[in-house]
Amino acid sequence: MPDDAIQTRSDRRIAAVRAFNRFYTRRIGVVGQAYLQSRFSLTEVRVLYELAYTDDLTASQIGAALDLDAGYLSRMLRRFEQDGLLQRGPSETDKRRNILALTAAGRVAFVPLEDRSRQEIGAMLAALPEPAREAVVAGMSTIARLLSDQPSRDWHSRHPAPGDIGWVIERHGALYAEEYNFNHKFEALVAQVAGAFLDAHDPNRERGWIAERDGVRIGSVFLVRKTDDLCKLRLLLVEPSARGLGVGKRLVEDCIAFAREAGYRRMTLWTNDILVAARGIYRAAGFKLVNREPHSDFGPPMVGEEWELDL
Amino acid sequence: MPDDAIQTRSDRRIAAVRAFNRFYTRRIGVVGQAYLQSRFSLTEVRVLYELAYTDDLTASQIGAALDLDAGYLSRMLRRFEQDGLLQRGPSETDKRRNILALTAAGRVAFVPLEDRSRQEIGAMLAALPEPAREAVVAGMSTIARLLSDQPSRDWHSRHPAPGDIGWVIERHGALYAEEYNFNHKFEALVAQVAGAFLDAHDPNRERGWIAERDGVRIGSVFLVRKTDDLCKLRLLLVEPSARGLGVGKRLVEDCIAFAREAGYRRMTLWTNDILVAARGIYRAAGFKLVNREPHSDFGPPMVGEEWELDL
DNA sequence: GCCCATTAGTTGACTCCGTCAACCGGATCG
DNA sequence: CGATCCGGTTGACGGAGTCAACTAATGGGC
Repeated sequence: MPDDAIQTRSDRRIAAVRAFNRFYTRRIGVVGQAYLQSRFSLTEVRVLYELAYTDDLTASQIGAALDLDAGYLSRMLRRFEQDGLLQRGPSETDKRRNILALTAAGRVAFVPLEDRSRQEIGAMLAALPEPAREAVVAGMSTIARLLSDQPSRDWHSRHPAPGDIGWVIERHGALYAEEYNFNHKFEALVAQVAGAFLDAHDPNRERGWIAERDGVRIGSVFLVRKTDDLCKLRLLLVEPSARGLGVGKRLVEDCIAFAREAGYRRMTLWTNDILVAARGIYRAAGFKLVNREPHSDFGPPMVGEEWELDL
Repeated sequence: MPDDAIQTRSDRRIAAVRAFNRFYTRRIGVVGQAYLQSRFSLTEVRVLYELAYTDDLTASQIGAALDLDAGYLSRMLRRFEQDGLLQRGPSETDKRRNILALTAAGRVAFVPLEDRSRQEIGAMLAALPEPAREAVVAGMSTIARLLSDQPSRDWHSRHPAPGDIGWVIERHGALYAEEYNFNHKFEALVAQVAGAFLDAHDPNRERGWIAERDGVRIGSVFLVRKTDDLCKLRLLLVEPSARGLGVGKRLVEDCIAFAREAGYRRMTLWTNDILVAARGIYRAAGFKLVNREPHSDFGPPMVGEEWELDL
């Protein structure tokens, strides 16, 4: 892909996000004003929300979570206390801190706010046709999950589901083009390999793994049969964003374990000298380099390598 | 579905939207503060944005669009004028109104704000893995489109880039599995067809199109050669979220136009009776059904159909 | 053509949200 | 045990945003 094409796609995406920000600040302005009919300001409502849904809070925790000025917050909390909405108890471990908790009256005062907010959003959703309703909610969940600051380091692998093989092809094509300037021949080769696997494979002797985190695919590996004794590891991929979690290592290990169980005696694989990270994984797993052959099948010149492992 | 189940599903959705609102107000608090390094307040920036992107604005239009107090806005605009950022000209049709326009200096002052905002969002997106990036943008576009009063209908088509062929395979596999319960054989067939196109095609007589909206892929179609006179339309796909925009119709039209230009005499295609929307598009484009044959190649029984068009 | 309600915009007065800086006492660390 | 940091409080202040009263122009109804 030419550089300017990549650039304009990125630009279009940035523009779409900015448009969304403008749209949503406006939309929230119109919709999210349940608090207006109450005696609380927007910030007060946010603080009440924190108080209502978190136990053993301290003032500084709220301040950090909502990015509020300590002085402003201090006065607000005192007002809440004077109004009988809030109890402050001393912390046992630190006499500077106060443990904050809503009183029964505080919870009662918060209920209508919640109700109104729920009603407003319910009305907004109800105005949409059903598929749009689902799409909006799904989109919001996706965005919140993907943009949240600490995406979990938890991941797992599973067998390919519909669409996964296409994803493997797509990511091989896009990633190797971007990082190593591979041409379309590479994506075509991957399509042929992955398509053949999908078309027919013996589930007892051949298998694919898709690594997933937070419902987002982050890697793949496949094991295919060459002869009764010899199998081949193919299509190892780890998304750049997921590197460093040991995903590649674990995928290869799973692959080897399955190959042993399936009764193979040797495993082979083909890679290229420029794929440094992958080579490291193979070497660590015990593979030995058995053959090297320069080629330019994918555009830039490189050295194809055959590695083998006795199982 | 029992009533209480509907209720709880609706409740879960409302909860998800509220969670998103909280998340996003926080996130905007962290991210969207490009204006902090400037001499403008958030509201001033929003007004500047309106001024920069809309011609022949009046104060009351801005007030209505951004829900601002007229007095507040009046003072803000006078300040802009005093600072040389804004010109107010009398309206020809209504002597009460002023036509507002940024001066050259106003545009210059607005540029760094835009740049900073774009940079911030670019950095936010860059921190994500590529598929997540697309998913976030897709989600935002979906939400903005579905919740806005007049959905954005802008899209364009382009030639396939690295990864696109894989995407075509993935979406065929996932979508047809979900909507029609097709099995893996279908994705395998698509992989074979698309992979063959990618591996070798004459760019003068064969071509693929990817439809994109806001940097998110929403559809595809391919034209491949059968004989010198006969070509075949393949892999027509439109994402559910983009249906109703005429994407499929336009893709097929583009495809036919290219086929005529390339000198073909006839176009054929193969589809199935259950793909009602696609059949409608083909019929509207002038294709005639020439052959029907029941099969169960993809799991559920269906009737394969051959359509033809004289070019 | 005239009256009257409406609209575009201005101005004064005010509220109160949120910030900044100084400060205090308790906790922590070398 | 002193220096430093941290949680929280207080005073002072700016300015974002609101409310109401007002002018001037418009337009619809009769």
